[in-house]
Amino acid sequence: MENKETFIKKLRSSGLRPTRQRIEICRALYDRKKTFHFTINDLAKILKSKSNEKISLATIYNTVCAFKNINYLKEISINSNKSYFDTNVSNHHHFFNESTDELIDLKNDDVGNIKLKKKIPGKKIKSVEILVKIKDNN
Amino acid sequence: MENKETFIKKLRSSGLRPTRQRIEICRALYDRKKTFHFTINDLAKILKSKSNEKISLATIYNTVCAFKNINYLKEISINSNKSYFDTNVSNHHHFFNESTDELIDLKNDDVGNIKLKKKIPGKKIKSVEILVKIKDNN
DNA sequence: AACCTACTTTATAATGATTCTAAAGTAGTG
DNA sequence: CACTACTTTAGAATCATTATAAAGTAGGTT
Repeated sequence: MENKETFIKKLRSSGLRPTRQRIEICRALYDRKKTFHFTINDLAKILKSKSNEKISLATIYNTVCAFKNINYLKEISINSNKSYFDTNVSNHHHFFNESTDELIDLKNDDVGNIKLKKKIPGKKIKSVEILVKIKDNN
Repeated sequence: MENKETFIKKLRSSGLRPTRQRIEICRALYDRKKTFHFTINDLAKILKSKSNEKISLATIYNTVCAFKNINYLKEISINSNKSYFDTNVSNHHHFFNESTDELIDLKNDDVGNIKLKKKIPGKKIKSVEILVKIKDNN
């Protein structure tokens, strides 16, 4: 359980002013025990119900994008019309449950070492991510 | 180089009527030597320039979606605002060049065996895909 | 060859996520 | 307290995609 001061320091150290809105968003994202997977819409709903402030959609977009840029959030690759984000910014992978549109973390250690035998000259690798799509058994 | 009759047979055998538009789209997609990665917009441009028919955007969307459903096309997971498709429908993986938004195939054999040590009870695995994001060296 | 019917195509409108705008508000510094 | 740059905001704009409903067509039937 992190507190307000921690969030303020984190924001400052990343060059973001600790505004009321950003602190509320930090609370919604990081004041929880498990890592959190969400869409902008999910986050907006949570903020509306749990917070007294009303935070505009534009601010939520701006803040999530800013958090992504300073590596507070990770964007996850799924072919969906919406963007998914993850509070777990470490290298790891995901299950995506197509029946419920939910994401589940798959730790690096839960996957054997990935050997890439092909290289692309003149390019550097930014990330290697596995997406395992799953569905309910019928 | 596949010809019109081949496309007509393929379409019929999948329960799709071989219309002028669908045959033109087949040509654009499959009458080429390498596998083809594209967005709807890419395909629309190609059809506009290479084909005499004018094919409406709605038809392109419908057809690409139909082709995906009958496994003529594969949709690829990238966090992009657009959907990417691949004429290579076999199990394989991708590089995504963030500098140019281009996809490059990564054959199954180019990746060591992927061992998933975590399982999700009550779910079956539909696909396991790796996305390697790359960037130009500075 | 005219006819029927279900499947297709099409232009256009509608939707939904995301981004832009420009005006009002606020944090941090002096 | 004043100033300035950074933020927030409501609402408009944009872009990909999907829905609508009217006109067109394939393929079988007489």
